Amino acid sequence: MTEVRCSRCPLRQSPSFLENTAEDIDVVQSLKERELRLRAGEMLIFEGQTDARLFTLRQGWAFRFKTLSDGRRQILGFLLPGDFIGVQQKMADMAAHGVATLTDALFCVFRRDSLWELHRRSPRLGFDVTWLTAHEESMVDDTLLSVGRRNAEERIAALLIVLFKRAAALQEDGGASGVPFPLTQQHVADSLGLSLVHTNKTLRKLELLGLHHIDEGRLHMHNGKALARLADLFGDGLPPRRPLV
Amino acid sequence: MTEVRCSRCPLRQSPSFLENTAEDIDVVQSLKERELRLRAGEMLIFEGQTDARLFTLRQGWAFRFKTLSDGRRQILGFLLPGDFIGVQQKMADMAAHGVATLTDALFCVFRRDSLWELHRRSPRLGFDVTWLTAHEESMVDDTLLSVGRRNAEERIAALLIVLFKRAAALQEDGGASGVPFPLTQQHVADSLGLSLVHTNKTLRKLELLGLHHIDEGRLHMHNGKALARLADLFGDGLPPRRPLV
DNA sequence: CGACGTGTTGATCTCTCTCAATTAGAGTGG
DNA sequence: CCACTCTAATTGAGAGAGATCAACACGTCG
Repeated sequence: MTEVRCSRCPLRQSPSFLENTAEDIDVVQSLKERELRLRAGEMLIFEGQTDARLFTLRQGWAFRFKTLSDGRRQILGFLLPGDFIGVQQKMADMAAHGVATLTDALFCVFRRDSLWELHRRSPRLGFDVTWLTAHEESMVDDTLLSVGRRNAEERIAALLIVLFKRAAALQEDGGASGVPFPLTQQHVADSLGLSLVHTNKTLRKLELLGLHHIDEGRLHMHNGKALARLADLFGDGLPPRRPLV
Repeated sequence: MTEVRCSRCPLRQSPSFLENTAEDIDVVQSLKERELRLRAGEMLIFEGQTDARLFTLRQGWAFRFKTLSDGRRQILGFLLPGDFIGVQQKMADMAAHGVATLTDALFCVFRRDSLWELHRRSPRLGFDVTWLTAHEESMVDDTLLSVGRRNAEERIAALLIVLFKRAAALQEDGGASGVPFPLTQQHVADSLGLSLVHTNKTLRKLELLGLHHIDEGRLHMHNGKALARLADLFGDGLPPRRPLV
């Protein structure tokens, strides 16, 4: 299984990614150490780990999480192809949160000093990293709004819509055929601060209302409008992203 | 009221800030547009505002928030002197969240293109901005863990400790005389996803247990250890963690 | 075939919310 | 100096959304 050169990165062909210059791509290529494949349910970064590096998720889904010492888990966010992983960890020397896969996944692994090198060698890429980090934060902000101030139905509606849009942006048909949905109900519960049982009942309720449908690991939107109204979400459009790859 | 040159910035004298080179300080100085003073309870950035710029909080406290259309408010985080404001907004053109003051406050206002200029003219400063942004995100992550998985007592304990430490780091005596605490109970409630009434009762309970004391806008720690234990927070560093089951 | 993971559903239980009312400043105006 | 108004803190009581407990169904897998 030979590795892909950054200049041929399949991600770049996706319409939701912006162009990079050839020089920038060379910079990234030179910082890339190797590729890494994990199976579904494996850990990429352990909480508290001290030697984590930087990654880019090329294929598959993953999630970031934190746990309390008695085992309660909070999922901080989901990672989809093109997402950057590990900026937070590189700042302190200990990983503030764990990262695990939801599906089989492929990562690009970058040198430990790449964050600085990136800034030093390409202000443009450095700027992009700041952008990606800020964007990541704003996604956490959105989740915090949900968990802090929305009830169970609203939280689930908001999550379904956001994940649907992110996933749909990565496929040709824009979600017409549904999108992959590799989360178990436990993941949904842990990302929304709900119990597994209540998550199940609420998910069921929305499905019975005909708003969506989850089957065989795929999410189908039946009434996005209604879900958006329920969640008090408006506007579409995820901002166009620049890949770090 | 004459403005302060960045090279004389009082903030830099605080022990919790790192040194910058003279050149870097010049870069920052050249991007600074002016200073801005607001009274307590005023709005710095409105949600959805399209022309917000970048700020640095020089004096006073502020907070970031989002609201649902029916008025429910979630405070995303608190801003203390030295904090950077507006990286998220600069990325989209619309402010994803509002910013308001808790006390009278003084801001440095930067040019709208400063984020890019900063990266372009000083990779070192660009790197710092990335760091700041990542750090900000990790604070939101912490809040999300609280709101999603901690009960009321634990959330309040966690908030008190974190705010105490941040504020204490800014003063000479390290908090021995207590630290400023300009939040009303409504702010505490809105930042933790609790109701005002329950916040009051819980705060009262912890105070009666002798863990802390809030009086005349100041927070005094009486038993930080116990609070930290309650919140499942550890020491100063990052928590020693067991890997996911 | 039994063990396990995931989804489902019913029956309680409880933590937190909502409603209501009171107290204590701080500020305002007559 | 005293009513009047506002904001913030406080406390009690009842209500409810969501948690916890318990079973069961179904598919996969060693």
